[in-house]
Amino acid sequence: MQLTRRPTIIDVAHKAGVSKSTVSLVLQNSPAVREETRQQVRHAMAELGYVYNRAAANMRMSNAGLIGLVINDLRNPFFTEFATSLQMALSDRGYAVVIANTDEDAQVQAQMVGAMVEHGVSAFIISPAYGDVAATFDSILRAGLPTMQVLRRVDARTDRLPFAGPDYCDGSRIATRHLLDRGAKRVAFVGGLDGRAVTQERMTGYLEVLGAAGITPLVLAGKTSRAFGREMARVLAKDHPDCDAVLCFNDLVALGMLSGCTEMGRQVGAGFKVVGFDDIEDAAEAYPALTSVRCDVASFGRTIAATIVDWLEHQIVPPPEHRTAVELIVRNSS
Amino acid sequence: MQLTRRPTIIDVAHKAGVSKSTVSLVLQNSPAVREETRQQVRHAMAELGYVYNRAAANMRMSNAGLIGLVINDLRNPFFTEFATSLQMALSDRGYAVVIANTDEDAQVQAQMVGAMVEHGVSAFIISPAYGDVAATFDSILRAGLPTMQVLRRVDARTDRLPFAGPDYCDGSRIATRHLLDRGAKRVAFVGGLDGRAVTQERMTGYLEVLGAAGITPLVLAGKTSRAFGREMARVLAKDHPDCDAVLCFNDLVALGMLSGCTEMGRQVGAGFKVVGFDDIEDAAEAYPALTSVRCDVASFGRTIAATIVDWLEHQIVPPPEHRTAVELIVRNSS
DNA sequence: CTGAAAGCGCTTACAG
DNA sequence: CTGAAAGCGCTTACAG
Repeated sequence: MQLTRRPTIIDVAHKAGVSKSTVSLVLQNSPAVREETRQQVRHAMAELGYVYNRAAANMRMSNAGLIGLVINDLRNPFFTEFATSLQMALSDRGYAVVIANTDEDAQVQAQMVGAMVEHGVSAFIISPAYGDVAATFDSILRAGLPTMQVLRRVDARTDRLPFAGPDYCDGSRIATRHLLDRGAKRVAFVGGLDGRAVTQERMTGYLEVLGAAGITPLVLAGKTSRAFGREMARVLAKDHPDCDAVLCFNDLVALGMLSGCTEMGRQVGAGFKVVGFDDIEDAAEAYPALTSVRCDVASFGRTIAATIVDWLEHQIVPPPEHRTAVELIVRNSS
Repeated sequence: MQLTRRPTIIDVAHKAGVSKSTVSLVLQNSPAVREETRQQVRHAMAELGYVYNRAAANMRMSNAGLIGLVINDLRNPFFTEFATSLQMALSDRGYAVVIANTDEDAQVQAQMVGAMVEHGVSAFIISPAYGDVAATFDSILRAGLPTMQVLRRVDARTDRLPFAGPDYCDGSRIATRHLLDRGAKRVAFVGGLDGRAVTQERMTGYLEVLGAAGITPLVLAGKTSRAFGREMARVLAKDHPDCDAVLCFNDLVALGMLSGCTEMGRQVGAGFKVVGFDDIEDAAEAYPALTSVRCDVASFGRTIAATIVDWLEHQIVPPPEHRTAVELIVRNSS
């Protein structure tokens, strides 16, 4: 298929009748090259079908233009939306993204990060798996690679592994207040792995607002899936008939609960209110349309792209912790 | 952060008291190195925190261990499930995946593929955007990189750009037959961009079975989103009251239609039947649970991983076209 | 404005 | 079994 080896700058130099240094300068758009020469070189490159070899260039320079993206659960739309937004924003800035899904497995994560380091990524964006992440981050720190924890703060060393994420705590505060404002008397919190950082944060605002209102909280922690939400719809109806509103850990749980309610013939909206978290794209399409805390993960992705590129190219180290604003999108489910 | 430059095989060689060739041989697990020497070298590597530099190695060898994955719509769970499955399978075989979402834009696709070639990917897996893909595939063919079209056959040169995908045509055949078997009298086909390859295939089996049964088809082509499905639920009820069953282009359309029906108070199941396509994870969680054509894209991802690695490592070129079996998963929506 | 030369970190014959 | 040397395709001072 490939009849001849790929042309190099030497081939281009020959064809254009210049030295290879000159070709290299053209490649870098150096102003030190006469316009006419530049034309000749570009022309020769086109004729030969020359393609730049970044790996070779990278051996002399530093920045390979490759960024490692490590995600705990790529099947969850929340993370997918983030990943695609980040990838596209980085591509605009000339970076390619090496991706890995760790499926919430810290071991897999350590292995994939190791492979990426060998592949010469220049920086990492990680939404870490819960669990023992020491191996993962130790090897990154040893390699001295700019790295951000996003969406979840799992490693405490945020001075060297800065964290950025939506203000989950505020989100649950707004959402809970909204439910009370709409007349809810007994609000449950459903879903989220018990004890995990994000669960804590998404529960804090809820507990805070209920506390202030003198209402006893009702927490049904568990998984973060549609199936769990569906199951809890039954449990709530059966074991907690007085509960008239639910703040779900995320939209998947909330959408599952919507399904469960439809299935049981329980009306959602005025009587029984459901609020989700994340505002993934499906939320607006559900019936009833789901009220949700918008984390705007697409714009978050663009922000992170800018942040990591600034770190890489201008040594601007991000603050240890950065929270982005969230807002409540009110729809028919509440 | 990085106090000293990364150690190289020379540093390791010094520390272990051998030549750098020996270190290189250890790295490749060559049997030509005495066990004792190997131990010393490994020990030195551990002490220095040596990490292998693939980019450097790749300059002498060929296979960089990087594979480019280009996807037309990563926000669609069908493609996400494929991408994650492929990534994880390739990682098991020692390959890293560079990913790009093209958002159905052929220009973006050409640009991202160009960037990946520069980054030295050794092969491509592409679910191509519809449109003018000549630029994309020409540059790949020029570079002589093993490349498969998956899920969609957009470029006709399948001898050099082999295609693999589920047997969509058979899927729609089975699904349509199922609807007729269940007593449907008037079956509509809803969704899918008119004229696109996958839409054609998913319609062929439908048209074929209806033709054989002497039933007039009813095709409402359009988008591939939940929103479109929801809208069509209304249109069907209003303009085609005799229509008692729908085969949807994909699960997103079908789930949208389920939402739309719930919204209008139209019962789905015995009376009005809905079947989706792809069997994404959400299908089973919907209410009513959605009958769908399972493409088993997760196992498809593993198959493709094996195929491309065989091509890369053993020059086993895949057949121009390969179709994987599909099956109908019957649930309550029909 | 352009050339000759060294070097990035590896692998690979080739001697020994 | 191990060393010395050349080379992968680039960039970068340094001369001219």
